[in-house]
Amino acid sequence: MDPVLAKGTNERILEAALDSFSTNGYDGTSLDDLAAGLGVRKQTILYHFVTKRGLLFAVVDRATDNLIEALEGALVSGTQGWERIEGLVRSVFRLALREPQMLGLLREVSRPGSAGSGRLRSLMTPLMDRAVAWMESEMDAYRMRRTDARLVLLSAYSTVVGLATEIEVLRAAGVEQALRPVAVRRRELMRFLRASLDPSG
Amino acid sequence: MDPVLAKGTNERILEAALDSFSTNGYDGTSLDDLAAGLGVRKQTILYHFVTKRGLLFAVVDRATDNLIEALEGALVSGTQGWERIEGLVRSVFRLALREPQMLGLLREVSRPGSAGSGRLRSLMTPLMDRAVAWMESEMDAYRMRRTDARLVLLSAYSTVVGLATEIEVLRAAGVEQALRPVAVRRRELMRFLRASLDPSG
DNA sequence: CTCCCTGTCTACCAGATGGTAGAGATACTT
DNA sequence: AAGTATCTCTACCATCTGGTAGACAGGGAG
Repeated sequence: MDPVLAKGTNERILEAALDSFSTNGYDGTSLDDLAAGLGVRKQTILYHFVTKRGLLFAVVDRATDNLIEALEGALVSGTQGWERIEGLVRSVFRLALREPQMLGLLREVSRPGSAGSGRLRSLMTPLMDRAVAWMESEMDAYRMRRTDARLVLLSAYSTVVGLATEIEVLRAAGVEQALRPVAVRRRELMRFLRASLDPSG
Repeated sequence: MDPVLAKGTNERILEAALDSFSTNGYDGTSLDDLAAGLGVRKQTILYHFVTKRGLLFAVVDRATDNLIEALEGALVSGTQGWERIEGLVRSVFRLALREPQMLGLLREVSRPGSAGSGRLRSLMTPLMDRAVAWMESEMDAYRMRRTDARLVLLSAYSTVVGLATEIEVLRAAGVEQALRPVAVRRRELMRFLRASLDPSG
């Protein structure tokens, strides 16, 4: 296998699956179609991921890794207080704009009836717990207004996931550049977070 | 058929379908399961709605009717200016809280790859056009700040659809009462609309 | 050369799914 | 009483789906 040209079948399958899951949904994606789009047989996919569910899990895992990576990237800058939150929000929105399929996947897999909701939950729980713990320590130190940290985070999460619908609806309405509306949404989220968390408010 | 006890098979099918489409998605809903849940055979469903897609369309139509009814209800009060917008937003949120499945359906059918996206679009377009026309006339009369009305409406729409995810995620996180977060979200939307549209801003 | 591991393929299958054909029942109309 | 429209049923089917079994090719190791 040419290491430059060929991305490796594994990687190519993951990318195509993310694409299809996010727009057609899990149930709306057939392994045969997916394989055909890749110029490969369905059994090749099953060789790499054993079951369709296994493929979904792999895609969700990869997306979560990307998210965590983006968050970590925003943390190394070592900012503190409000700037830190601002940096995190920015990095998440940047990721969302660069890979909108991730939003579609999140939406698909956030639905309670979804095949991947359990997986997502088990991946997100530690992330969420860590964030809540940090926020509560900030509250204890009076650097953050005391509120229900989990509720604020969940609200922020659903705002980000809602971006998927927003971008798609804008596209459907003929708005080519979704960049400005997304920026508006980011500002709104910032305002909300500031209003909820800023101790000087 | 007892006119009091029996809601009519047609109606019962529509309700069950709305429920299933909104939580399991269109592809995740099988006519056999739907029928079994109603104590009826699949062919009964097909008799009333001809095809599965026909059933989806009927459900979407009904949901849109509900939405329009709620909006009309807010309009008869004859309020003007900002109060009018406030009334509209309130009525939509009231509807969303009373029938959360409608949000799930909207989300399902807003997805570009969805079987019902075309239907939704053809139903929403006239509604949207009407609203845009009204807003622009308000702008002409300097009762509303001049902005891209369509963009503002689409943003509001995606906020409402995002409620579906928010409520579900809250439930999954163990937050029983989603009422308060939803009220927060409504207030945020109001603030956004006021900031975008209030001419005295 | 032989063995084995990796990856892709062909062949096949059991079950589920949306949909068709048509019978039987009930009730309203003539 | 006879005919007709409405509604639900049984029986059946073609297709699609995820998944299994196993052949075949290539490459590295002994």
